[in-house]
Amino acid sequence: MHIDPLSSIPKYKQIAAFIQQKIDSGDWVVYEPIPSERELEAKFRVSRTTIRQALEYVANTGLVYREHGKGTFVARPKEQHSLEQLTSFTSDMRSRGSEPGQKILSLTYVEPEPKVIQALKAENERMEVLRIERLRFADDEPISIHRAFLMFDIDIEITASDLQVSGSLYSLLEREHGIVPLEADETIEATAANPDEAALLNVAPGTPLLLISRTTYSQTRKPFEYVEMLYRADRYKCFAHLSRKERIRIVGA
Amino acid sequence: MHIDPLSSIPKYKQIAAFIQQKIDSGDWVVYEPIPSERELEAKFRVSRTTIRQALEYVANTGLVYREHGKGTFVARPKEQHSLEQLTSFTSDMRSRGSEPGQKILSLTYVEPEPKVIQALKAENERMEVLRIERLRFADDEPISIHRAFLMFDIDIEITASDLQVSGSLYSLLEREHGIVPLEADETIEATAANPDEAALLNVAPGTPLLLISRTTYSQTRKPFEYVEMLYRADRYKCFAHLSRKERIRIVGA
DNA sequence: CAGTGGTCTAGACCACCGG
DNA sequence: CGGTGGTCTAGACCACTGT
Repeated sequence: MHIDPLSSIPKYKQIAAFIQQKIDSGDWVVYEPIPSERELEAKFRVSRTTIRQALEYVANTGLVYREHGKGTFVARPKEQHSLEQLTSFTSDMRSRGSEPGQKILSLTYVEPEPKVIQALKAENERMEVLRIERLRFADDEPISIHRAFLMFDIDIEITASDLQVSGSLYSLLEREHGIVPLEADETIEATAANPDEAALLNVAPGTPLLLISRTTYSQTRKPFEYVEMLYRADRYKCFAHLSRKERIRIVGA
Repeated sequence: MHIDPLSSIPKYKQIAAFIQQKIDSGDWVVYEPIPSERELEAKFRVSRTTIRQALEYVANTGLVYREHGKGTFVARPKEQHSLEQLTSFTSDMRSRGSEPGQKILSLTYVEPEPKVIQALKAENERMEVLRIERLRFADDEPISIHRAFLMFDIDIEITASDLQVSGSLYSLLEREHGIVPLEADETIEATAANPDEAALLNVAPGTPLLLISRTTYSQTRKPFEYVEMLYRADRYKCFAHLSRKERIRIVGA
């Protein structure tokens, strides 16, 4: 197993991929040390800096952890984490093993409510935003209602048929208009289904729902979407991985 | 502004702290570039590697972002993120601006249910775990019910009065027994209050609640706690920050 | 083109851990 | 003590961005 020094992929990424593959395949087992930095340095014939860069990369994904003076160890396998990772409904459902579907309930231009203006940090007040309401399915069962408000710097036409064909709004935006959802802030809360929502989701009114409100940022770091997603609590939950983080403070002066 | 080369704090952390302070104080403003790597190199009289280490450190906290060929920029201020950051109820409430309180409902040793055994990855079947049930308050209003199951390799005595005095279970474990909660996995879902829970939380039965189930890992990477936390939905929500992450794949062979 | 961040080298010394 | 990861240097060349 060697790396290709002529590849356009940097060496540290090739080495990181090698390490990931060793762990995924089970060659290197959980809680056991992987080869030391000096061993990997010799194996791949690169400098130790490059090895450390690769190890840091893999450690950031949580696949390995490092202990000073002891070694680098394979971490326990992670739960799939839908939180932290920004994805579309479509790929979220696929990764959960369900087939996504949708029914577009409405697609109109509206004057935004204050809540939406605030989330999108919209400056111009007399601006119209695109409002898309969709019922979403997992394996042909209704699972969620999405109410999205979209605002773009440039003029963008999105029609119901475009969206129906594409399936995923994020794919459509990226492929056709070069808008890449890069980051998002979410709040997660519990709420009760009102009669309209209950009818759409095929549950009794008052049933608990998971309400996820997301503000999405593109590669220009500007918010372009505010969306409220109402999920049936019996069919959807979120996963998160938490860790302690230090924050550096300046001591004296 | 200089750094102390003799300090036990590494240079890159001192430089990272300097950068954070510049941003916190508003000297460097959002979306504007900060000094380039070469400028910082000259300013602090360190190698570029050290500067890059500091910048990477700050970038990982999300305070700045980097754009190839353009520069390093101050990111928009982040929402406080209670998710990702593992904290105790006590410090979580304080960071939300409320005064935490608790009432210990029960503290007993029990034989764990299968769900708990699985979460704690308990090997020995005839093991007893410590079960602590608490009602938790924010500003003297009930906000949450915590049902925790604790299992330790070593023998640990925890009494109700210890816990009552300390306030925070995590502080008690860390200070008295050297057990540091380092990481955790959580699932977040919505549920309805049953009559008992409703009475404790002072809401109507059937009211939506946020159910957070956490498995907590100590510094030995072994799970030591499984806890279910039921929050009043009208007084508590979670925050999360999502971003796209690439996962390296090995191409051919 | 000049300036930015991205990758990489071949060393060095230190701090920590275990036997 | 030898082996581990942690910090640091003083360079080099490349890839990307703007003018």
